[in-house]
Amino acid sequence: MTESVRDRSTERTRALEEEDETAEGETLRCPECGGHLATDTEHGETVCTECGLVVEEDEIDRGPEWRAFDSKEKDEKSRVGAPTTQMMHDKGLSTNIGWQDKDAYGKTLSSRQREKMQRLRTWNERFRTRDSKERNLKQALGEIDRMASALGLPENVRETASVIYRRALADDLLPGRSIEGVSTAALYASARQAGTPRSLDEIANVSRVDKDEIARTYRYIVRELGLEIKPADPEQYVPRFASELDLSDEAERRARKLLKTAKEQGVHSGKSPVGLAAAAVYAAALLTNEKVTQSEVSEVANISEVTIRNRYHELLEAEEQVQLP
DNA sequence: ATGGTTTTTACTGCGTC
DNA sequence: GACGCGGTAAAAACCAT
Repeated sequence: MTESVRDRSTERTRALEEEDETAEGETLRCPECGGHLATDTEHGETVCTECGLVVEEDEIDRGPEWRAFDSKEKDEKSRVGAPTTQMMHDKGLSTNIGWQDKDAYGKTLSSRQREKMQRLRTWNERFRTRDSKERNLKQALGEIDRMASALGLPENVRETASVIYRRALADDLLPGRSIEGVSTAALYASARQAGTPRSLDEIANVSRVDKDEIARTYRYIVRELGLEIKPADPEQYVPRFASELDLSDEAERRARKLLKTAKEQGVHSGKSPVGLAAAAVYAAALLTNEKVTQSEVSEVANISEVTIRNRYHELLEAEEQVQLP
């Protein structure tokens, strides 16, 4: 942004001014001839005004690389750094080549020139869209990071999410979809892939996009990118729920076991994995005599108590079936 | 759009502290 | 009487077709 560079250069000059003031007072003198020293920002040197001895060299010159002789020129020559805000994709900074085949005076270009301009336009457009994609990516990655840390997802999940996002970007899946939406979907997908799934609701809570859109984009990118994502395994939710409820390892183990036998019995198909996990955790707590209420479990799992009841009955039944024969 | 399935909502009754 | 739990019916959400 314009400010950042300007600010720094004015800061610099202010600092130099102060330095000069102190120099007057405590006599920064040339070691050769005893003359006055002056700092030359232009070339990053400290020079003696009398004999021209260069005292310090190769200081970093943070000032602009151009010289301005009046304020108008300063404005014209002032350069800007990379934009630090990603809100707009190009902030109107990128170059545009006019579509009319006229030169600066309005004269029509020769056919040779026209051809050249056409090529330039093509390339300019290519670079510009690449640029915009990079900015786009930057924002998306920031967003992914924000959501991931809000959900306590580890590093590798973020990595996978950004890989997915990059692929989506490369495959031109973005047009018509929001950056937010796609980054959220990417995160959701990667969390599932990594075996640390978060429910759609949890994801939706930290995203700026609503659930429906996340689900839609998620389905879309999974299909388009051919991602292989198995339905979430209920067991994957167990550790999280268990720790949020301060349950023992023993209870956690039993919850896992319940889910395993349930799976063998085929009780679980079609049921929501989260519900099953919640029920298993609840049942396990019961079996290990740890006090957890249904409402507490429903709270951490975001599942209704009714569902927990239904599921955990089924779980216990399945368990019995296995015990008997 | 439709129909079947699952989940949620809302309400009620029972037992316990 | 509040709380935890269980059950039910109807509504809502979800999913495949």
